[in-house]
Amino acid sequence: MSHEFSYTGAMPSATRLIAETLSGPTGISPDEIEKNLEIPPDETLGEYALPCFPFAKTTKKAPAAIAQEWARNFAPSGIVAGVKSAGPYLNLSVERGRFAEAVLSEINRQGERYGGSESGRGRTAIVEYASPNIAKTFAVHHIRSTVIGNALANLHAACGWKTIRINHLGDWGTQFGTLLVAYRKWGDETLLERPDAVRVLMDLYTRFNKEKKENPALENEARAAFSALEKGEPSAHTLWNAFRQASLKEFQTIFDRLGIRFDETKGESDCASRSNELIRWLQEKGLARESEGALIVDLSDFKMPPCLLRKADESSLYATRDLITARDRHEKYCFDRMLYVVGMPQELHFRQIFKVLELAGCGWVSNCLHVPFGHYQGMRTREGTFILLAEVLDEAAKRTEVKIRDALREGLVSLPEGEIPTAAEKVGVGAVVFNDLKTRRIKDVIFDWDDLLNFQGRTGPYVQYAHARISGILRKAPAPVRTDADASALVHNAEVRLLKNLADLPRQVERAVADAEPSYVATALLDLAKAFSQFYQECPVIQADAAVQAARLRLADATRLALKSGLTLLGIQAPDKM
RNA sequence: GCCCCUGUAGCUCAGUUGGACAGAGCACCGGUUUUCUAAACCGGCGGUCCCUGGUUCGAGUCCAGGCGGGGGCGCCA
Repeated sequence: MSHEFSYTGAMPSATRLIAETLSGPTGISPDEIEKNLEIPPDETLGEYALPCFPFAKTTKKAPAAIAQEWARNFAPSGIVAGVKSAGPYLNLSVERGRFAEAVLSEINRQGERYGGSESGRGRTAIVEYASPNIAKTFAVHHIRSTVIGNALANLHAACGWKTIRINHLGDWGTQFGTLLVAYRKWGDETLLERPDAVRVLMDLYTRFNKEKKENPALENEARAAFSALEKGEPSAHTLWNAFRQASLKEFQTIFDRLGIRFDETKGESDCASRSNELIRWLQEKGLARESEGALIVDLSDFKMPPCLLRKADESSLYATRDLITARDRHEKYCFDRMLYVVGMPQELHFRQIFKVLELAGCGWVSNCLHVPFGHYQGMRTREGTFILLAEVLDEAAKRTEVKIRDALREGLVSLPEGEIPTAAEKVGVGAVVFNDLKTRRIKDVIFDWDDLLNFQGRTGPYVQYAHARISGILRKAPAPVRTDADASALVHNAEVRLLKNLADLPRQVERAVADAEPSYVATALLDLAKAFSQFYQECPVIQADAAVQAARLRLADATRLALKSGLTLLGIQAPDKM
């Protein structure tokens, strides 16, 4: 994946202006300069820095000599107040007023959509995520695919991509043979009417697997039941459909709570009937062959185990169905990118099916991308069952409500009784969602109640809190925000730091899309919230003189918009009071 | 055995194409509120960046080989 930065906005961004200003005296293109522009480790060095290493080759001079020469030749101009060489670096300080105006006007232009771009315009992205298995409860670890996928879909959409969100249910396979046999042995019709139907179904499934150890013949019974289901046996199909409906109902309550929606909710069952068609296609390409009674694609030339297409009893497999689905989607959407937000353990599966499609001549498979993520560790209870996501969200909201009531009692916030549960839900759920997005997705997540429900430091509530504080300022301000307020009063170090963080958000959004990595945005929001908190501490807004007040109100409001935009991209709500 | 991921402070992590003395949060110690929400801010403590070689002017970052942790490997998904 390449990082592509696009600047199609009406007004050039602040870093663009800097790059253009530096371009003349250095003879380097603005694109090249902007790409290399970085933030020095120490603020006293300047606001931005240009490392001169990359230019050593073309100019055939030492980086330090280049920096010195450029520093000598540069006269302050426009947004750049001065430059200074420091070894191989060209450090530059901005003309603070112009810099502030450049950053703020861009935010004022985009409003709550700040951070987005047009870089994906005209392209279509499919994001497959969540994809729970039916007849299984929605446990805490299922949140990973769900929120990572949702954030990635949001991020693509914000960058102009046409985005298709797909929930690909695990609703087909031998496991449903298992469930059918278990239900017929130990279940009854009233079961499916119960509110906890899904949990009971899962218990049946677990019981079956336990008894299987004593009675291995059950295994074949389950396979036969699935085979019958796939061949269309009516009673099996009716039952299966009832399992499916009960599961979907339960999933929907979770999705509603997380603010997740899909353009398509289909399942593996949707395409199962067409496995013969797929197999014929692969046979025509000379890719499929019989092996030990099953039909496979041999991948030994690529150091992979074979891809199984059909079992000896003729029923389909996971790979068969994913191959059919991929072709369907390409035909239907002609996507430019398809992301499979599926856990790391399935890495081999995707390598296999991508290879099969490649061998079959589907060039578009190079646009398919497995987006893996690490697993939850330690979320089983002592009884060996999984912790439900709903329990975690409930607990988070409950603890948040306690904190809000504390703040209320201390007179820190005024919130009508009726709005307390709503705010608590937004913050509690936000904490859980943010916790899942704040580190690189490939990292395993250690499930720890204390960690998850600690809302101090680098957490979702920290970001939401900054947003709520700004809302508080705006409520109490004597005058409404003026987007035409003179920004030249914004010269305080804390203000410049905040502006730099604001200017960085679009770049991080772009990177997040390029690398399918939402954590870049989470990190940018944490840094932005931090910069705001420092500003809040050091720079009074309402107490300030009229000109400064107007400028700071504009800055605060821009920060609010950026925080709201960023949180929304991550699928998190931003309450005005908390 | 083979393949994939991972290894940075007591814990959890960040570290953009290799580049300025390796950063943050939590925990621990101390400070800040007659002022816009103390879910905050400031300071202190704390590191052979798993090990060994190599490439480079320069390696936490790239390459090779080890070691530790997680996951995967034909009729489950």
